[in-house]
Amino acid sequence: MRATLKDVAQLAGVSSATVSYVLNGKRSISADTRQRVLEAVRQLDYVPDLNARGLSMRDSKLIGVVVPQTEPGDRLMFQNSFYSEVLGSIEFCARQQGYHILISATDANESYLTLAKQRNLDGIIVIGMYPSEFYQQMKKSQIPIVLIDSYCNDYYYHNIRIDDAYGSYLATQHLLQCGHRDTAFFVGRIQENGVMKKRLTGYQQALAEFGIPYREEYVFEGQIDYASGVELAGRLLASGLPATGVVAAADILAIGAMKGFYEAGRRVPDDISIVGFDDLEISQYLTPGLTTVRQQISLKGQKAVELLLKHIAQPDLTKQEEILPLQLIERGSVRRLV
Amino acid sequence: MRATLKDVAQLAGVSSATVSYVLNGKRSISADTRQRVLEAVRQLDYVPDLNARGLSMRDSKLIGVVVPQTEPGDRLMFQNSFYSEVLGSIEFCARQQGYHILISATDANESYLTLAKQRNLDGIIVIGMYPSEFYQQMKKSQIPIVLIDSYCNDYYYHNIRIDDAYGSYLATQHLLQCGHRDTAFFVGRIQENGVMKKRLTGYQQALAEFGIPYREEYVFEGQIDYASGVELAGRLLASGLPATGVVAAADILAIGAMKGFYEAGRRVPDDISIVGFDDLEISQYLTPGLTTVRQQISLKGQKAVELLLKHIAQPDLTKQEEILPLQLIERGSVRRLV
DNA sequence: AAAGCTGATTTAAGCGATTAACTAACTTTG
DNA sequence: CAAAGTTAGTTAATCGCTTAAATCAGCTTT
Repeated sequence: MRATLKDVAQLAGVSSATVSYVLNGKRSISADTRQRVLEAVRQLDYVPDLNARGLSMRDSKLIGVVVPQTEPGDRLMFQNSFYSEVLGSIEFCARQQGYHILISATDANESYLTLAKQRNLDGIIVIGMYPSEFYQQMKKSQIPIVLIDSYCNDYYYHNIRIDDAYGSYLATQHLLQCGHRDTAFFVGRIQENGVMKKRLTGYQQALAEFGIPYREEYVFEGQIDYASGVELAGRLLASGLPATGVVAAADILAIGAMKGFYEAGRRVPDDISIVGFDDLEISQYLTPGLTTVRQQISLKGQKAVELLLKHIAQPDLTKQEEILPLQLIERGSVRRLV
Repeated sequence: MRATLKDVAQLAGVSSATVSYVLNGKRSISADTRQRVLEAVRQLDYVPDLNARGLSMRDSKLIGVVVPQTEPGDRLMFQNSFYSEVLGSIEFCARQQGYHILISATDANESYLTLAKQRNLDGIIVIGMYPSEFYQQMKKSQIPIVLIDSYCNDYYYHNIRIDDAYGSYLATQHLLQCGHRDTAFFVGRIQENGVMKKRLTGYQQALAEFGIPYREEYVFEGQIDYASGVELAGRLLASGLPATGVVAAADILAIGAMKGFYEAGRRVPDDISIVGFDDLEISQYLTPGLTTVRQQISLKGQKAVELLLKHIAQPDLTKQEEILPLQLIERGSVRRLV
């Protein structure tokens, strides 16, 4: 059926070791033999079996990408275009280097390790999860791991992230500079040491800097999806709080919120201003365009792959942390009051 | 380092065959031995190596998902949330059945085959590509393949799709029923036997049914991305054609077009009506909500996985084609003229 | 002319699993 | 009670590849 090394060897009239040497060039081979082998490879359409190779080489040229699955059965992470953009760039960069990616959504922490063992993964990229006690096991396993968007103090894990606090500081600052004083904060589930928590602190810092007291009732916590954005907008309006501006901790929330406000008869930015966070591709195509804090999403994926491959090539690499730049993008969702 | 079958066997004081039998239950094993083996597995945190297993079982529990890469270096397919939604449901369903998915964007047709051989894939799902001459090679390789959104007459390939022509027929019909007579059609690159071509014919059919002559200058061809939608809106306006409605062959195009119209000072739906196609998650959160033809995107992924696994289990399965339902979803982007 | 090099190729072991075939100790059963 | 069947376990081959070590022919050397 499928041609194997042995088939090629037979056709070329050499041993299979010779074929292997021709293919990976680790021995000198006479021009004549090389010719015959390559011709046989061509004739049989031979492609090496990477799993078999991996078995003897003890690698797999496979990197695992783990994305969070908040609840069992939950597929949202793929629908959040933030993830798909990161995934896209990871796939692209990995493929350039001869790696394939194996994507798995998962909740139980331990299953990363299981996956890694099952598939002999050369490395793992974990997107947006917080290291828990189970991570200890991963350390034992020695497998290179790069975290994206995780705040992890552990010296073992590499980290590619942005300065989340600074990002929402920028967003909030912008709103304040435009003259807004009553600003609400829409945020996903706040977890200790999580991205959302950091973004909240950035909001608080900006308020403090402008001498505005932080009031907890202006913080609306939901999930990172459109529906939650709509709902938070409703809750803000229902609260009767006199907010003129909203800082959303994610574009997805901001977009949902815009919809929520419109449905309640409020105009953006006329009645209420919104600043997002992420700069998803869609954000510039909304009406009004969403003013937001841009992070270079696909750069995140690229850097993660680079770092992971570097660690794979150099197993004693110590923890690296890279913090990517942010930038406020002004579009039409904020009204200047001054 | 990693525990292997042999390690477990040693610790349990049995042969490795016994461990294997305990683990996959293909032989009767005494309660006592089973106990000892399981305990050893637990102690060593043993997880079987699926690649090694695959080598002897001649399978891999891996299914490949191939998405189109229009141009080299192009990562758009991941940013198109249609793809990510399909991917998400494929991943989910596959994982339920103990399969992992290997995602690869690729242009060269032949490389699917290479991928399949390299990784010993148990099957392949191909999203949105047209079978070309290279597909002949795939047939020879005997690997189960399910196409999503492909019009392929070849009796070999399974197919999960929608009735694209009927979908845009629905969209157009709706516009016409609302009293629009001059309607433009925004479409991605039209290829013979491709999805976009079919959607065009649906548009034509609806016109014909309403006795409206089809005029080619009302068809605007671009690519499937937001920017292209914006551009097509611009081209329509520049053309001076008196269109009051637009049928977009994809929500992405419709969304871009809405933005384009707004920027040119036209209101949707007041000045111009738009109907989309796909019903992406974002579409309901726009303002106005996008009237569109809904296809059950994640059902597509699910059906594809089911069919693929069925074929894997039953290699002589003959070609199956499944056509999923469509439904017009009315929201706010169409104005009733009558 | 025997010994020593070289360079090209082969042999064979090993990677981590599965499994057909074999063995040994117990049960059946006619 | 001997022949046949069960049961529980082991041995060893195999999957497709890599690679250390062995082989071997052809060439210097001295």
